Parts: sequence; structure tokens; C-alpha cells
Amino acid sequence: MGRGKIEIKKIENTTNRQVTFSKRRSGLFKKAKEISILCAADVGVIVFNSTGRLFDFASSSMKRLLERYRNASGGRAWNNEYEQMLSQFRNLKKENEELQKELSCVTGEDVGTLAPNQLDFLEGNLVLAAKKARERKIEVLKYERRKTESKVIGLQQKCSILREWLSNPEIPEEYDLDNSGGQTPPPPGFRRQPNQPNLQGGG
Amino acid sequence: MGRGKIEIKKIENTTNRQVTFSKRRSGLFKKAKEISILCAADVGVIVFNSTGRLFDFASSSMKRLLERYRNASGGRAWNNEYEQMLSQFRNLKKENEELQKELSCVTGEDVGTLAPNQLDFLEGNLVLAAKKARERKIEVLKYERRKTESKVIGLQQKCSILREWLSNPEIPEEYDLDNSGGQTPPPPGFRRQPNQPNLQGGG
DNA sequence: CCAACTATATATAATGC
DNA sequence: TGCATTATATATAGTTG
Repeated sequence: MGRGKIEIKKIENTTNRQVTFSKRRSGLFKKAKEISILCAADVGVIVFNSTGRLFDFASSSMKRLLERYRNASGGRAWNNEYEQMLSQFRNLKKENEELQKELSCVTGEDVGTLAPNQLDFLEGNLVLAAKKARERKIEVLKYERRKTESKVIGLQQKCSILREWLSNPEIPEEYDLDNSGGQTPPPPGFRRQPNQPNLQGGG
Repeated sequence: MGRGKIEIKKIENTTNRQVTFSKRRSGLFKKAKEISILCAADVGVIVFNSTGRLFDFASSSMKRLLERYRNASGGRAWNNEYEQMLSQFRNLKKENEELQKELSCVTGEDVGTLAPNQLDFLEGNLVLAAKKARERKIEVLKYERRKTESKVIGLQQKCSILREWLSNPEIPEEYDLDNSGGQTPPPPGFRRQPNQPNLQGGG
């Protein structure tokens, strides 16, 4: 319907395609609006152009229309994602309940429903778990002790270095060792390299 | 576009409305198809007529179109139900993960990440839980023992009744005690009250 | 790139069977 | 009720500014 008849196939010229899209889109939406009014219909139109931009029209509310569509189509053409999520949701919920139950059993909160042999098994597991926790605790404590020890050794070394340094007569005057406020002097071995005797060699 | 111009307002005549709906619906779908082909667009049309019947058209797949629409519209006109479920879903998932972690900690499977004081706490809890399980087990066992004992006592009573009954010369002839097939005689103490001596009083 | 403008193709309201 | 016809209203392709 225009000056010349056109074949219904993709318009290759980009600008031409965009112009036609714009015109026909408004035409489509107009028709949708008309049928909705004339025939008391609920109409929704969704269009993505070739560049992926979205245009839509809804005679009432797209949200309500789509909800209605989901009910009416009965999953036929409905969103797989939705259905999948629904089943996953149910699974998760079930799993969650089981976990919670298991957890309450395992902490001894809800042991009322268990049979003696189950209780026996549970007790064994708990004792084992407690043992594991204890072992791990000891391991960690040992590790921390080693760390502390090596720290102490390091401090002792520094201390002996400091002592040696103090017994050294070459104390520069600008360092006031009794100064408790203000800036502390830089620790020996880090800042006094320029005028310090070689401690490593000096023993 | 027809013999006469019509005003765009609801057609009150039902049959007329239905006819117009049918014609315009096919026209709308045709236009949707044309724009999708001409302009390489992705188009979907959803229509409910005034009686609530659903008609739809999609250039590709309505399912994919609606998924795409959900992404593109960014929840603007999207299904509340869906969004709500999505957030609930995320919460559940998170909760689930936490439960699982907690459970694996509590069973001593994954204690590697815990600090010594946490381990201490865990150990205490596990010992307590084990104790609870043990207590419950003992309780259940005691209960079952009591049940068994009372059963034994009941059996002993029945036994003594039977013994007394056997030593009683007034055995009715219709009772065949060696009868292994057929109907068993009614147990003493329940059916023979009429011609039985008072056992409670008799000692 | 947009709007206005035709000339023409299409859609469809009214009609008839 | 539903389909075919037809006269007319609309939509729009191509064109112009």
C-alpha cells in the first residue's frame, strides 16, 4: 500500500528498513489500539527492532496482560525459565527443610523422633566430630604457639642487638632513650646504619 | 476502511463485534508478521477477546520473546509474581548454603576455617549434643525395658492364671487344649468369668 | 534524519447469499 | 452462522523539501 507494491521480504537498505519500521510500528500499535477499543479486547504488542531496541504497546497493563497470558496459555508457550525456577524452588525448599531437620538432630535439639540404634549412630558421630574439633583446635593452638615462639625468638634477637647497641659508647646525642612522649627513636638496625658499627660482624 | 466510516468506540452489537474482532485480529497478525519480515524485527502480539479467549502471534517464539522482554524491560512492566519468587529463591539458596556449611562444621567435616575459640565452642556443643543423644538413648532404652518388663509381668500373670485354670477341675468339655488348628479357645481370664473362682481374692 | 505529501496497495464495513 | 463481494477508508512506499 503505497506508490509501489513491495515484496514481503527483508529490506536490505538499512535506512529504508528503519523508516519502514517506524511507520509500520506506529500503524501496528494504532491497529492494536483500535481493536482493543472496538472489540473490548485486551491487547499487548511487543516489538524488538533489528538493532535490539524494545517497543511495546498494551491496551491496559502489560504486567497484568502477561500474568493473564501465563495462566491462559497454561505453560504452553510460557517461559521455561519460570517453570524451571519453580521446580528448582520447590526442590530447594524441600532440601532446606531436610537440612534443618538434620541439623537439629545433629545438635541434639530434636532427638525425640529417633530410634535407639539411630541415637547410637548419632552419638558415635558426635563424639567423632567432637574429637575432630578437639584435634583441629590442638593443631591450631600448636601452630599459633610455634608462631608466637618464633616471634619471641625474633624479639629476643632484637633485644640482644639493642642491648649490645646500648653498651656501645658511640651513642649519638640526639637520641634520648628515656623519652616516653613524642617520637620514639627509630629502632636500632633499621635507621642508624650510617653511623652504626657493623653488628653482624662485631658479634 | 470499508463501505462506511466507523467511529473508534466499543461496538455494542455482539455479533458485529465478534465479526469485526475476527477480521481485525487476522489483519493485526498479518501486519505483525509483515513488519517482522520486512524489518527483521522480533514481534509478539497477545490478544484476549471480550469473552476472555486468548489469541496470540509471535514471529519467532513467544517464550524467547517474553524472556527477552523481561530482560529488556528490566522489571518495569514485569510480572510481580516472578520477581517475588526470584528474590525468595535467592534467599533460600543463601540460607541453604549457610545451613550446609553449618552442618559440615558441626559434623567436623570442615573445621579448617575456624579459629581456636570457635573450635572450642564447637567442641563443647558437640560434646553436649553427644551427651544429649546418649541421655535420650538411655531414656528410650529404659522406656523400652519398662515396656518389656510390663509385658513380661502381663505374661507371667496370664501364665499363672492359665496354670490355676489348668489345675481347676471344672474344665468345660468344649475346650480342646491340644487343638492346634481351627479356632483357639478364648484366653482364660477373659471369657470364663462366669464359672471361674475369684483369683484376686484367692491368692 | 524527519516531516509532509501523494499515489497506490491493503484492510475492512457493509452487503448479499 | 459463515463466507464471498465490493465500495470505501486507511496505511504506507516512494518522493520531496
